[in-house]
Amino acid sequence: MVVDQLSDHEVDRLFHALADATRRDIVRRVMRTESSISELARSYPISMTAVQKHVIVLCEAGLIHKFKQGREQRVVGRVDAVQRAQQFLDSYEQIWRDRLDRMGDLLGEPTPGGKT
Amino acid sequence: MVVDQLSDHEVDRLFHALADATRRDIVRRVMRTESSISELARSYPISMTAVQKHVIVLCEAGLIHKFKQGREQRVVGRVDAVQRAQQFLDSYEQIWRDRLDRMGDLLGEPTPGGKT
DNA sequence: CTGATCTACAACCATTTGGTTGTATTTAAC
DNA sequence: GTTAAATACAACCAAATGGTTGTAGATCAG
Repeated sequence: MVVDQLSDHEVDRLFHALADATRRDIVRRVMRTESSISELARSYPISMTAVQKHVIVLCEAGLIHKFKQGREQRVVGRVDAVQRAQQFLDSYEQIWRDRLDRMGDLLGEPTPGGKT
Repeated sequence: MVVDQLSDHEVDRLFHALADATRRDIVRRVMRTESSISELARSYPISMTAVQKHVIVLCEAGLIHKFKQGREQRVVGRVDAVQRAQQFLDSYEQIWRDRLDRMGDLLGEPTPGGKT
């Protein structure tokens, strides 16, 4: 199920990009509807430069894709980055489940939900 | 499926806590095995104070639970915070799927995987 | 061509972050 | 009762973050 392994630094950037409400809102918006930077900027009480910087952070994290169209910079969401983050969190859940299994083993129980 | 709604600030803290490799490693470790702060500190090339601060950040994000045991501060992972993060990312994936559905509608296709 | 719009980028600033060292407190061990 | 260990916490520091303003370059409309 693991499609791709991310480096520590890539995971840093991914979660850091998600750790800001404005950036999360931008991701939600462009996941729904492709948009330009100035269109985005009109929605937030901050300067266009600030929005631009958020877009750069999101782009470096792989959460969005930018492409030039005339004088506009179009921005669109990338669901694959979200899925990579999910896979990453899945591995944490798995560690937890493994721990429960080991605790079950210690009690001599026949691991209820275990595969095998 | 949504168990709990998190405030912007809570989501900020959750993802910010995950945006650091040392903190992620601590979460992985205590998800596997409960541990004390000084035990953790021995694993990293940073001071115990630095580890303590990471533990505080993780605790405020809900990713770990601390409790005193004698002179030790025991730390254990909390899988429910990971699951809340997953639910959050699920909603992003859903937005993407809704977009695909809408694009399908525009083409007059009978939404292949759509429920109904 | 001119003007308006969209973007890019440099420079600056306050705050937060991730680290340090040093000191004090609690608790276990002898 | 000392001593050693584990933690707590204050004070400090450099770098990163999230914002600003100002200036300059493309590009579209009339």
